[in-house]
Amino acid sequence: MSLPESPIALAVPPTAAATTARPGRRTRAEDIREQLADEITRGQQPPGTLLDESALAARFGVSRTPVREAIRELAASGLIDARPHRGAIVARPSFERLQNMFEVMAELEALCAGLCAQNINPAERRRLETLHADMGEMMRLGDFAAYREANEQFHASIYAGGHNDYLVELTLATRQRLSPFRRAQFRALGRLALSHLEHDRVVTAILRGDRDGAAMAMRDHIAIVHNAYEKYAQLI
Amino acid sequence: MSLPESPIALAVPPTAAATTARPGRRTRAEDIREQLADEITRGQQPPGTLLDESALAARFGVSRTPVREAIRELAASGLIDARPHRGAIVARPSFERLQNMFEVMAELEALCAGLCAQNINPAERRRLETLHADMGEMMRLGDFAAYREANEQFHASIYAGGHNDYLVELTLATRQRLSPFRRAQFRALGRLALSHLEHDRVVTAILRGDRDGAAMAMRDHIAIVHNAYEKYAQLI
DNA sequence: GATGATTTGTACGTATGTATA
DNA sequence: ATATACATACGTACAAATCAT
Repeated sequence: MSLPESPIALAVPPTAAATTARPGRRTRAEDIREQLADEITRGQQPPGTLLDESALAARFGVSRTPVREAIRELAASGLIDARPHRGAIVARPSFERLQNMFEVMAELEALCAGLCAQNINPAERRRLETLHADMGEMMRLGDFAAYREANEQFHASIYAGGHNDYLVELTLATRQRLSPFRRAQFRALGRLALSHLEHDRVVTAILRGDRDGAAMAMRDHIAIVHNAYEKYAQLI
Repeated sequence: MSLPESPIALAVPPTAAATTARPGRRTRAEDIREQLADEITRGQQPPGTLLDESALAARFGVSRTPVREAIRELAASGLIDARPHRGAIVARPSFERLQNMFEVMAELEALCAGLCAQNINPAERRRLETLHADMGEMMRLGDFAAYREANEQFHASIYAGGHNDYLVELTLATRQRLSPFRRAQFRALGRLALSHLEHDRVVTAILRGDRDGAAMAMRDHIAIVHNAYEKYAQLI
């Protein structure tokens, strides 16, 4: 129940971002890719939607060339499915595949948490503690919006604490691919309280330096199957 | 010490391959991407090599357009680093990043093995047993080439036994990105014997249905740090 | 630092393959 | 089943940015 539905925007493909800091001029294809990725992850372009090159070119006020390049990159990242001569559609994984992706997501998050327990430094530790305490207050106040926002930072802090950028990229990429199939999870107060309780188990294990415990607590927190079922409905 | 240096050729980006079976006509960009990926993973285009669009276009007898599309996809998959207005080079991860990638690789393989222990079916089980036994014979005969070949199938069998295609794709993608930084590992007979012994621990755990044991055995088998060091030398 | 050469980014036109009548 | 319409794949030309001098 943790993965927030507003995805962390990946301005640049994870890969490239980490390989080199990218100072250079922004290209149109980049902007278009970023914009399309954002719309897909937000659910504005639901799975199965056909991405028409000419229509997109007209919409963005460019020729088809940069649109095509954006589509190629999104296809390689798995967010869309580009079929030769038949156009590209927003990816629509099978139910079984979604289950697989959720399972992997849980394991990646668990690995992040485990590495965090092992590698977190004092500054990161303080930040995680503070953040978690603040979220406790948000929960007590019933401030859903703030909690959701903070939840992003919470998970991001755990990613960072693992000190493995490649793992972070894989995790974010998987999260991005799953985001069209998730929606708000913090509607009820009970959910929010449960989430915070699960977070507490994760944080405690991390601060204790308990790698296995942190991984287990995070794995449970992600609650794979639940997510998978809940989201699949919206596909049909 | 297991990852074999001749990578499993990824004809199609893992992503697309699993989303849809691709019956359609092959496109030039696809062929070029496949060819370039192959050359990079084989080490024919070492890290840092500049991929000149015009030169590649001339070489493949096409215009720059399909070459550019191939480059975009390879960049998104992380095999190359495309810098706006500055050309694309074969990815050259930092030493720290390589370590991160090897660590993740070990964890992904471990996860595959763990899932395999949990989900393998009788037919797959028989195949794994047979394959492992055959590799024992190859080891005793000192047949390096055959062993290396079979090693590919061995790992692929374990991937398959996990019944999680998404995980398989992540694992193969990571393996592909690491392949330029690996080289032959089976030179010495002792290495071959040790590999087989480690395989034996993995297989035993899998056949016993011992998820954690299989994961641990596989994690050990991958021997992250060793690989990372050994391969980094070739970068400089 | 300015200028020319070179390479990449974008626009546009044509060919080819797919889908529908 | 054939033909027609349409979208995509590719080629070519130009614009813009980078780099070499």
